[in-house]
Amino acid sequence: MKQIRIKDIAIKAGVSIGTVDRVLHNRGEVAADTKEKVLTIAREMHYQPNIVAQALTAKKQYNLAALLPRGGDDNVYWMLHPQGIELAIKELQPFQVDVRFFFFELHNESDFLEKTREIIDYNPEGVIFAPILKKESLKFCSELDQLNIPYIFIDTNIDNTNCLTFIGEDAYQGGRVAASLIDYGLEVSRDILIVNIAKDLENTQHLNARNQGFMSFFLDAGKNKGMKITVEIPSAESKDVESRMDLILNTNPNIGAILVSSAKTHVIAKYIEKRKLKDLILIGYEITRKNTDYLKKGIIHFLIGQRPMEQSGKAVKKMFDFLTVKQVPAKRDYQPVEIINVENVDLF
Amino acid sequence: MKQIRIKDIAIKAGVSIGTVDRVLHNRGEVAADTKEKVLTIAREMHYQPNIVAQALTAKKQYNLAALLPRGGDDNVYWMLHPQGIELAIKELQPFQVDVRFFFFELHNESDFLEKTREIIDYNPEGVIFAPILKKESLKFCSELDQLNIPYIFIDTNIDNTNCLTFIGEDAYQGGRVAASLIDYGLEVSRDILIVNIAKDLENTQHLNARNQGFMSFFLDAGKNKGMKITVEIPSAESKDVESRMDLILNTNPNIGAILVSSAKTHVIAKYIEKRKLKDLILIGYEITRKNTDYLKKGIIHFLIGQRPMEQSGKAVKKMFDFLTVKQVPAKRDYQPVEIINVENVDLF
DNA sequence: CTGAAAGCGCTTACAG
DNA sequence: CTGAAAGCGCTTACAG
Repeated sequence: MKQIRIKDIAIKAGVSIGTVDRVLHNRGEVAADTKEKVLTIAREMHYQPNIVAQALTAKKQYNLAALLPRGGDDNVYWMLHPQGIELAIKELQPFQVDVRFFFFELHNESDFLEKTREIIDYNPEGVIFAPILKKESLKFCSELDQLNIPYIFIDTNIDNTNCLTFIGEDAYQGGRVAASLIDYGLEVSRDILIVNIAKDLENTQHLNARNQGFMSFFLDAGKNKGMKITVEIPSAESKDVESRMDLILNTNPNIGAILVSSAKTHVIAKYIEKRKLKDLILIGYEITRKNTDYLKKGIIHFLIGQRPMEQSGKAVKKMFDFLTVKQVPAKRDYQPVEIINVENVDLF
Repeated sequence: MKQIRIKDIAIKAGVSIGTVDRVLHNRGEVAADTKEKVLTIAREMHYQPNIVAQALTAKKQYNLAALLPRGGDDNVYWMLHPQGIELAIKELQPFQVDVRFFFFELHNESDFLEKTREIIDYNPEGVIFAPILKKESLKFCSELDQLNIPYIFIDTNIDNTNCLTFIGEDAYQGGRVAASLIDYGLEVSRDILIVNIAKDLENTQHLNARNQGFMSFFLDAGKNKGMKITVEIPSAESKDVESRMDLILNTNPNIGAILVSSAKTHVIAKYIEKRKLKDLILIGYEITRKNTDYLKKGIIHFLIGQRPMEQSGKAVKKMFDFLTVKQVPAKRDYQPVEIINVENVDLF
């Protein structure tokens, strides 16, 4: 099937291409019945604008906004998202797509709200954001809905919103993957410790889902028969970690494997290194520098990771496809759960 | 920096844009000194054609050829490559890129040669191919070199050719990954069996590299102290497999893990299922349907895989970038080695 | 409210 | 050997 041009519509409707364009872009100044006729014909002919021609006229700039937690050396995961976005923009090169980043401090609600206000002021054609703070995010969603600005969730999902799509991990399944790796490597009778670090607890949704997935594996598939002990460590500070871990491990000498439910795995790795503990399997999440360092030292055995750059890159492309040709993506797009150990980490 | 147009070059050179275009595309009919001048200026100004405008004129079709082994139900890996290529083409949508596929029967040299001849006749602007048959591939390379047709290797690499780039797995590292997974899950004293299935031996390069990587892991990192027994099974036929495996396992009752160095892992899985063998770790390569079926049955523990669709997609994009803006890619592009088990397989 | 024209950067005949 | 013009499909003023 050949490309339908606005000219084709114009001919069929008996109007000029200028009029068709005005209708298609809702630029007003068109008689109601003309508009009607043009729209009908456009639909009938399945008109799709030629984005190359659009790009060439080049006046059309797509301004996107990205609202993400501020990354940093201690938070590489959120550093990678902007990079993925930039890369995707670059690949969309000839099309004038621009992203303005709005970074908020994690767990700072008022900062988050302020940034949402800035975004509303900026009035982008689309928003990509991580709805980590649920209540505030819902408010933002309804504001965007009102303004008819489409938005895509990355990293975290909130159900029952009008988000275009969610792109991120299946945390429950991520928990199961961790469980399967421990189950495979650990003696059947040894106990397993699950560590939730409180500093990550804002991340509640993910951590809960991972914990649940982890447990579910042993209920329906695991061969390990040992105890599953769950603890929460109040902070990632060395002394807190050490005192708490010392107590737990002394009380439970049969522990053979530790799962850390978050990216703070390196904190426990550091503890294990300091105490010179041997024969302890350690598994955690996210391929960050601090974690991979311990992976290479042999203290962390597996990391379960995402590809944040790919995720946010996908978000950009899906937003672009939606804005240009109204392509509506699937409501959820779970990303592969990557199993990383010392032998394949460098290929990522 | 603003985009440089042929018009800018034309003005600076004191010629018309038509002449600039003729020079840039080597369409002849230009005085030697004019040509010289234009080229110099183009270089000085770092001229890059606007591919959107190029695409809009649309007359320029890029015809690529892909020379791959014929895929099939029993060879899903090679089914996925064409799909990845098609997908990439689709993403390049508005640019007129077309691929003609030429499939050859694996290990059929004369068929391969015939297909290379067909490609030469077709005279594409670029070729993507899997140089599995070394001698014949080298011949093809030199023919392409002569015709100045760029080519990209996928899956298999041959050193010292003028290929634009190689995209594929690091088979050596893939061997190490397999080793690390066995080492992690197997008791220190148990023996390990490495099975090379002869039917895959055309694939010699990969299998060798995997075997070497596998062994190297135990030399410098593994804790397993058991024997490493390597065998070659002459065919993938059930009776050959069974007689050979029966003999080996009876003679070596201490074997606790089996690595199959190729995608034929399911053949050994089938054997294990039939003999109802328990507590045997089985690891192999490639995420094919037959393999994942046994993964889900719990008989295969891990599969080490690539993402063939991504690989060949990359090949298309790199070829396109080279053809359009002369972007020369890195000489090798190793793809991530994926670790797959029953818990993350469905997310791929 | 509507149409005709110019232009985005490049390519392709065509005229000289 | 070289230039001027038309056209790709769309958008943006401008004229009516």
